[in-house]
Amino acid sequence: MAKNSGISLPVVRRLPRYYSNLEELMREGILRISSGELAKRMKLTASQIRQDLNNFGGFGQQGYGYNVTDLYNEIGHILGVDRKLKVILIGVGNIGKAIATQVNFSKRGCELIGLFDIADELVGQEVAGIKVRKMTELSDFCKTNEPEIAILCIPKSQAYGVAKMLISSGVTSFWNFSHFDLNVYFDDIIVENVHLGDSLMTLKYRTNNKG
Amino acid sequence: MAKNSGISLPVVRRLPRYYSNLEELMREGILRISSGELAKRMKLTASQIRQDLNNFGGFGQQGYGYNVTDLYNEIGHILGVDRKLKVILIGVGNIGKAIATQVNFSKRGCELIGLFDIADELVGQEVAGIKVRKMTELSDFCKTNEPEIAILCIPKSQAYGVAKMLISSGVTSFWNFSHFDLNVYFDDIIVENVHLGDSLMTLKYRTNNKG
DNA sequence: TAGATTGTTAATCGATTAACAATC
DNA sequence: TAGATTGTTAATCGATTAACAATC
Repeated sequence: MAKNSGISLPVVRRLPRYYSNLEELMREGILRISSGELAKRMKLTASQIRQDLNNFGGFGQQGYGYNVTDLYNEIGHILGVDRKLKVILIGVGNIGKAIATQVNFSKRGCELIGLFDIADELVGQEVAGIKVRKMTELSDFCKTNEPEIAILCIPKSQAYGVAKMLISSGVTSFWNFSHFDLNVYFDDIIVENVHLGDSLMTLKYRTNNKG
Repeated sequence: MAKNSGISLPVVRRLPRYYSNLEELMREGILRISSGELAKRMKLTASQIRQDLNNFGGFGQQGYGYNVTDLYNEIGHILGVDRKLKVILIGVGNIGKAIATQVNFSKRGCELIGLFDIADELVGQEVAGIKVRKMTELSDFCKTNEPEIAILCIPKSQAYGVAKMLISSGVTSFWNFSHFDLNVYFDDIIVENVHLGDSLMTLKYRTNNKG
């Protein structure tokens, strides 16, 4: 887990929430908001919001609060929605297909440029307007197109080999839907895990043990 | 966010990881493991592992470590894999379909008993061996079958209404794939959020700002 | 000017890590 | 018995919350 520019991970994880709440405020036509009001909407504390934002700069104004549109744009800039990163997706099964078609990549400053699968019956098909390629083309594709982010929607058993290859081709970041702990085996990569099974079990534990 | 039996959320979130790592150790035929060795495999500290486990009881033995199979069974029991909860899924779109077919519910102590969608062309179809029902049947279905957990794979705009209805029908827990903050509007429910867009943006920020 | 609300420093809280006596 | 490793208490670290002077 490489450290990121001194901003703590809990703060970084809240940035997208700020962004989408501000987008909503804009849609509602609200022009200014105080940390207190925003806190109420997001179930945070006013203190926390001011602390979070002041990691990046003083976006507010004493006695007034924050200009909604300005803050939205600032956070968008911090999140880099204006700076496109190239993304590839490996494993076009149920989850892979859903991710490819459902996630709005371009809205989030990403560009999905390639899909890969081992299954012959998938290769050549179009998903989300992109042709599925053979796994054997992956290495060359990376050398030519230099994607920064790879989405892994492959079984645990294949994750190590695929990740190793991608890392040696220059991929630094993984959106990991496989149930394999990349961080344990590779240093200096950035991993965002979406472990659905773990998430469900956590929910189940909390349900069984609710106070 | 209802508090759960005094165990902190970070600990609860690690339980599924312990569980799957122990499963792997069993497959490898390893009979005993020390907190130090397990820490290395999971990129945790030995201290943390011992602290975590001692929230639930003294499962180890001084000078020896932990019996892999026993610990696996203990954690399985803590996670309640032997106690089935009934689950319904609302919204059989790309993500919903992928969840229904891909997630191994029964292995995790869950039973998927109903699928619901508003789209006429989906109603009546079978997904993961379960017939998709009309949304209009949802309320009656809940009263009859009493599901504890609902999976929301619906648009943000519909989440409030659907959740409200489910809560009044006795559902307490939500696996929330919609981009709507249930916790802000409802108290005394348990929510596990999977916000894919936020996860991707977090990854992207960290990639742009890697040190 | 008076009121509101920020930016920022200080206090608190909780989680992780370290240390070590207990004990298998 | 000697060595290893736990269970548990104490120390540290980091994140959240509170307080308040600065200022719009």
